[in-house]
Amino acid sequence: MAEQAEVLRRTPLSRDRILRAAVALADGAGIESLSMRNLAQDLGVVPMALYKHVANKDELLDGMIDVVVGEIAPPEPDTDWKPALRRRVLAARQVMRRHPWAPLAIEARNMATVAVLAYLDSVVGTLRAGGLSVDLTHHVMHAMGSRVLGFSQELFDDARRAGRSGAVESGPPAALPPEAAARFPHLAAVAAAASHDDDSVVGSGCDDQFEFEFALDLLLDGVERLHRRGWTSHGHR
Amino acid sequence: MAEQAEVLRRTPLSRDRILRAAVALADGAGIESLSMRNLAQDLGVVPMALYKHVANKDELLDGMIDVVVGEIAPPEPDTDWKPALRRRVLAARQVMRRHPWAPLAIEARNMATVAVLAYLDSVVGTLRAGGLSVDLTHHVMHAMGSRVLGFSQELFDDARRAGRSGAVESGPPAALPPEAAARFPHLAAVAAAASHDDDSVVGSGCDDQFEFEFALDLLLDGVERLHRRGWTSHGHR
DNA sequence: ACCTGAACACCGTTCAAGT
DNA sequence: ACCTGAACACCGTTCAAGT
Repeated sequence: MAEQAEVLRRTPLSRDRILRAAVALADGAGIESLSMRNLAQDLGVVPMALYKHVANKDELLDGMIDVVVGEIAPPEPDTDWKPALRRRVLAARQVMRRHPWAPLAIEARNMATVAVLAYLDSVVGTLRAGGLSVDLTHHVMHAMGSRVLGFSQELFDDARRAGRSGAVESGPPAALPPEAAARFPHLAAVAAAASHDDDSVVGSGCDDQFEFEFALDLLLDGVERLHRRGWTSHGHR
Repeated sequence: MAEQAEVLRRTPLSRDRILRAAVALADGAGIESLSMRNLAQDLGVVPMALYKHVANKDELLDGMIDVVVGEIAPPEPDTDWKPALRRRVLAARQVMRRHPWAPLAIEARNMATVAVLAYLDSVVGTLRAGGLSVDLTHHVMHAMGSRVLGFSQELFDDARRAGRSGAVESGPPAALPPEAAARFPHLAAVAAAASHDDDSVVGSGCDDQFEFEFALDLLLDGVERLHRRGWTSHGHR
């Protein structure tokens, strides 16, 4: 009876269930709360039990990264590489916003996981199908860097902020604190302009989405121009 | 006598000495070896003694970041903003190559330290002096992102690899392992092209410096074009 | 054969007891 | 008044002892 309840309570505990629980824990409580012990407790299991399904914590993180990257929507068949890539990167960005811990985790793990490779392969496929040379494609992938995965990698990224839960804890300062403003006048002027720049979003600092697309389009436009000119690296170095 | 030797052995232990020792430890043994306990041992001191000079480990990391960012050479007076910024970013990159742990540490700490603010302020100053509007300058800073600090943020960054000591431990694979090559044909083709692309550096994968400058110039050229056209964000959104 | 409690070797940090 | 050893509350992971 008590034994039967026990059996029911603990569902088989597959690797998949562990990974989903780990992602949920990191999403909800922050990546710094993700320990083998906490995760085991969330699953109603002794910590040691996890090691039957993941070799160690690093492999757990790799698995979590695969789960997240796997959420990025597949590319829609599109004739034009530029809007296709643009859409894909913005889709990746939406996924990363749902899992604010993911960018740093991916960078820290150096992203050699299977899901990441599959994603990158598909992006390369889009560029090649669009007529870009292998050479140019290679440089473009480097130029995009982690931006291709939707990272904003901005200087003051509130989303990435050691974030407890998904909630925005405190409004970004928008303008620098007065003490800092005096020491760094140029920075203060730019920050101040940003905060009352757009009338749409009041006092929210600045429009992250706009900034992301600004940078993305700057890169994509540059690539398109090089492509139209038949750019080759051999001619340059 | 023994007491006198003791006194001589342990130099006063200032905050500055702690920070320099911490940077040296991270450079030499990798950031994962940086613990309060290891650092104290390197300084011939009990761990608790460190807390007299730094409040906690996070403040220690902030101090280390300030040391590293402080190493970036000040801007040479230059009439033209574009080559000035280009040189500065490449100088920052050299510094980051000396301290491979720094980019990830800066991203993890969200870079609100004094030295980082001072650096950014100076970069903004360069752009403003070059005639860029506050508006455009703001967007440019976002578009550059952490690249302005010399981060390569590349997809497979060997330098950032959890690096034990400064030495290159194993040559990068350049081409993907055969198993992966079969699964990810597009990626494999690009990787293969990269490895025998340049004749200068044999088998070293690809030229990181070239890729960095490629991306940097793509951004700078785009910015210059916008600036010449008198670009304003109000006209676009 | 399988599972797991206790243990090991670490952390960052506190605090009261020593000088 | 100052310094610091022992201790606290954690880690990831091992391993032998239990079923």
